[in-house]
Amino acid sequence: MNNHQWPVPEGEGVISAPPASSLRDENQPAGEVERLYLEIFDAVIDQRLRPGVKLTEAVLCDAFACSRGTVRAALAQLQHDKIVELQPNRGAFVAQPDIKETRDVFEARRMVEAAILDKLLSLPDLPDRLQQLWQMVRQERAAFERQDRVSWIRLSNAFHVQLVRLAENEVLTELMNSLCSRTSLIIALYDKPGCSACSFDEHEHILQQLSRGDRQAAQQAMRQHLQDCEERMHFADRNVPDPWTMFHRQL
Amino acid sequence: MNNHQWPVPEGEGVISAPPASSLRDENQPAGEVERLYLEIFDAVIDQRLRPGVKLTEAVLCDAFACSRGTVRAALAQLQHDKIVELQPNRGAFVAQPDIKETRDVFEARRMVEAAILDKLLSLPDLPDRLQQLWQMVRQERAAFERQDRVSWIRLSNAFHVQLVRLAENEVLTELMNSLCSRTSLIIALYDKPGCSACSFDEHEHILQQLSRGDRQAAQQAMRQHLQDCEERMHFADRNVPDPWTMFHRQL
DNA sequence: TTCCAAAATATTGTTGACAATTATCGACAG
DNA sequence: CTGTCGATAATTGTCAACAATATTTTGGAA
Repeated sequence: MNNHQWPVPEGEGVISAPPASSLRDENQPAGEVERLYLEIFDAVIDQRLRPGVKLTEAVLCDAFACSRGTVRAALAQLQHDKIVELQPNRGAFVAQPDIKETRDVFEARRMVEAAILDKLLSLPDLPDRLQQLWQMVRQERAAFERQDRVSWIRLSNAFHVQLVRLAENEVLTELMNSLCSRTSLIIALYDKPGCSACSFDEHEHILQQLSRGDRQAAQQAMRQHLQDCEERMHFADRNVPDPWTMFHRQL
Repeated sequence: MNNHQWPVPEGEGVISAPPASSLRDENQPAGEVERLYLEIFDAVIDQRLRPGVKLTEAVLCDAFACSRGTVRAALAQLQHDKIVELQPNRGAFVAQPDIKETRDVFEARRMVEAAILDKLLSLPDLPDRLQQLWQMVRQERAAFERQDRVSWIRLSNAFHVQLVRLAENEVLTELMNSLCSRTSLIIALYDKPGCSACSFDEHEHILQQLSRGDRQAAQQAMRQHLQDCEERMHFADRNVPDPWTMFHRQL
């Protein structure tokens, strides 16, 4: 399937020159598909959309007041992020990561997040930057105590993303975003509802070790935290989504 | 923009149940958009498509004999991978990573690839698995000596991807694929044409340290290799793409 | 009742057309 | 010669309709 020719400039090379620089206006609408993408992405992170749910194009069109073309573009991107699965001629479903993917995601997280702690400890003003994370852990605890599951899940993921964000590396930040969303799917599928998937105690412990500047202990705490989270998954009885609650925003 | 409701099952919950399991046929067409995606992805990796080139939808339709909807879906995915930039109402351009992105990509690669070496060294049959990489380095040298630039670039990227693939972690493999494609764009933009961006000598050196089982030395070699590659970039005079050669497959 | 086949329904894949926006070219004043 | 303005052309964003495929329902026989 590689037997074609890239188009050759017709005539005497009249194809337009590339743009001098990106002059994108950040305040602009930024595209309908991006909006849809983020909407569905957040719904999956928050576990309002559970794994296996069918995302019918017409329903999404109706819900977000846009055309099917927009929906299809957004779904294509979500598929590429492994958040939805696109089955030909059958439709889009919220992805259901299997055991292998679970292992891979957590292994990747252990590698990346431990490496990031290493970099964070080289920052001179790390204690200042950690302030917002202490704040975040307090919010986690509060959300947990008032049994606000959605806020708690969101904060639990946000903790890891914000920690990575301190490294001021957009590539790593986006990677962590992607890994957290996939982790959310995994937890939704395999975590016992009663169990706390990502405890704020452990987050607190990581922050303590970071504040002390103890590299070994901080990395060990992070690895253990992720390890514990992975081991809390039960693959025997997966949480099959309930057709009645599916598609129902449990705000 | 969050003030809508997820659709509620109408009537008495008649929305179809989720699929029991994925029964995707791997030999099937796998989608037109995936084909287009890979075609453009490879063209960027091989530097047949240079940064800044405008990807007109109609031209791509014509070139790959598909509809604009397909093209738009593929471009949306490529945008999300930071391989093309989609400017509203202006069109799609092959991305032009800036200095910040260059720093972030290489930093991420140093972290991830060093961490992966750590895991590889724990494999009992590592020497066996390294065989194919030795072979690959030989091919790199051969391609370089016969001045086959496209093959050489492709093999140079493939070395890193294959190395990661030994860890048998699909998440990390896909990540490395993405990072390599972005690196290709960076090299196309900022590397002096004469300089060798990714020398096979250094690849060989990494393999040597791995074979010896020297963790410290192997990681140091990898970090140094990526550091050297990054430092070879000159941001002063970027290689602005030539409108005449753009879009012309230099097979 | 249970099973199987076929029609009916619903959903996806694809195409084409039209509106909105942007880029290009030429005329013309400074 | 340079720069601005306006008309034309090209390109993108969006939508609606149709064909292809999958799912559900219906009907009938064992």
